[in-house]
Amino acid sequence: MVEIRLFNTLTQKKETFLPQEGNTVRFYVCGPTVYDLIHIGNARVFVLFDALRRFLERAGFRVVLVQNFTDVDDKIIRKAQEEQKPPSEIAEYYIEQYFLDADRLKIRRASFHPRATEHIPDIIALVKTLEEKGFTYRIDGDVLFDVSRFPSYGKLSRKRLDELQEGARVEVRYEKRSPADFVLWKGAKPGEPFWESPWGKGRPGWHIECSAMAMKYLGATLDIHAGGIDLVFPHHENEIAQSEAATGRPFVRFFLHNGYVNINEEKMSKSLGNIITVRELCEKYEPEAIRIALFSTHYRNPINVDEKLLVSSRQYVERIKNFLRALSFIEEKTGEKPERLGEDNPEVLERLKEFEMLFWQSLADDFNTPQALGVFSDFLRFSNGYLLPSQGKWNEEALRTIRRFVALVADILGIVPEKEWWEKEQQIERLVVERERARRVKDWQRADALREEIRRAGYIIEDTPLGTRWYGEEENGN
RNA sequence: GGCGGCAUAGCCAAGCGGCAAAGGCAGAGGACUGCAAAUCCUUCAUUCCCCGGUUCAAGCCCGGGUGCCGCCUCCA
Repeated sequence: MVEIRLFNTLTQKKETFLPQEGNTVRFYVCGPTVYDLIHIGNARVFVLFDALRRFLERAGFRVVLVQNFTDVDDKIIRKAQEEQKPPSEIAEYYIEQYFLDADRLKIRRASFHPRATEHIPDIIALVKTLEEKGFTYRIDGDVLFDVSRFPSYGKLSRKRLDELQEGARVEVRYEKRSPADFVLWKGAKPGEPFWESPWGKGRPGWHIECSAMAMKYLGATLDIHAGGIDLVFPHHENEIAQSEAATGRPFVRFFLHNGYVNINEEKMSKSLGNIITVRELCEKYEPEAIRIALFSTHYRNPINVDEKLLVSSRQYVERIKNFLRALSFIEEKTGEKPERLGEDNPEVLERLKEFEMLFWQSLADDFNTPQALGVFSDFLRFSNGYLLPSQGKWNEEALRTIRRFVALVADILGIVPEKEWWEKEQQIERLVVERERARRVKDWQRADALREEIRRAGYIIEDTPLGTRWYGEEENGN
C-alpha cells in the first residue's frame, strides 16, 4: 500500500495520513443546511469527500463517515415564514431532495446522517460543560463562547484576535466582549422554533451542532474533518475552540478544505444570481460527466464551471463508453471462440499494472484527481489499442486485469457509466444483428436503412473484421 | 488595513530541483473501412506572466515587479 499524503489546513503542509487508532478512519464532513436544493458548490464537497472515503476504503481502511444536516437555522426559519410552513417541514423536504440529488450524482450515503434537531440534548450537554468550565457568558437569552478564554483561538485560520477586531465591520445587536465571540445557544424570539434548556427556550447556535454530533459519533478526536474553504473561518475555528475547550483534547487531526466553485469566472452566490443547482445540471449532463468535470481540477484549487468544461467532460464519458463497448465486444468474441485467446503477454500485463500503480499513487498524493484522470486516459488509449479487432488474439489475464482496473476506477471515482446505461445498449443489438445479416448478402440498401434506424435510436455502428460494434451518439444527461 | 491563493499551449489542467514540460477538449495528417463512425498512429508549448538571483541543473527555490482572485460578515 502506498503512503497516503493529505494537505492539512492546520499545518499548511502535506502530511502522511494514518488514522489515530487501528485502521478505522473517523471522518466528518459538514453537510448542507437544508433550506434549498443543493448547488454545484455543495456537490463539489460531497462528491469529493465521498470519493476520498471510497479511496480510503479501497486502501483497506474502515471509514466511519458522518455528514450532518443542519435542519434548524435562520435561513430555514426565514424560508418557513415565507412559505407559511413549519420549519421542520421545510427541512424535511430539502433533506429528501438532498438524497435525490446525491443519489443522482452517485454520492454514497454516509455511515451516519445526523440532524441537529435530533441531538438537542447532546448540544445542551456540551454547552453546559463549557459553561461549567467557565468558557461562556450570557447576554439576554443567549449563551456565548468567550474566545479570550481559549488562547489558541485562530490557529486554524491563522488569524489573531486583535487583527480580527480591526477588520471587523460587524454590526452586533449587543455588546459582545470580543467580536469573535460566538453564540452557543440562542434564545428564542417569538414565533421561532425552540427547545427547553437550562438557559430558557432557545435553539443551538451556528457552530455547536457539528461539534456535538461529530464527537457523539466519532469521539473527541476526529481523523479527518472536511468542508469548503469558506468554512475555515469562522465555522471550523469555532468548532475547534468549543470542542477542545470542552474535552481538553485535540478535536481534529486533519482538516481538509476544498476550493470554491466559480461560475463563468464569477464567484457563485445568491446575490449574483448565478447559482447552478445539481437538479438543473443533471437535466443536461450525465452524472459521470459532472463528476469528471469536478475531478478535472485539483480539489484545493478553485474550479470554474462553464459549458466548455462540461462539454469536454461529456466527451470524456463518451470515450469511456466506447472503450467499455470495445472491451465487452472482445470479451464476447473470445468467449465464443476460445482459440482467440492467446498465450502470455508479459509486456501488456506489466503495462496494465503500471497504470494501476500510477493511478493509486496519484490519489495517494493529496488526492490528485486530475493526475489520476491522466493516468486513466493513458490506460484507455493503451487498452483500446490492445482491444483492436485486428489484434486477433488476446490474453485472458490481460482482459481480466483491464476489467479489474476499470472496476477500481469506477468504485473510487464513479466516472464509469454503469448497468443502466449498459442495459439500454442491449436493446439495440437486435437491429445490429439484422444489419449484419443484410451485409452478409451485400444488401447495402437494407444495411444502410437499418443503420439509419439505429442512428435514429441514438446509436452509430462500426464494422470490424470480427463483426459489427455500435456506439452511442452524443448521449447526454439522463 | 490584515491574511492567503493563483498566473503553464486555442480552451481546461497536472507538475513540488534533474533525461526531449502529463492528460483532456478542440485542430491537422495517416492507417483501417462498401460507405461511415469509432479506434489506433503521428502531429499540436525550443517553453511555463516579467526582471534579477541561488544552483552543475529551476514552471518548480529566493528577491522584486505586474495581473487576477479569495478570506477577515451567513455562505460548500
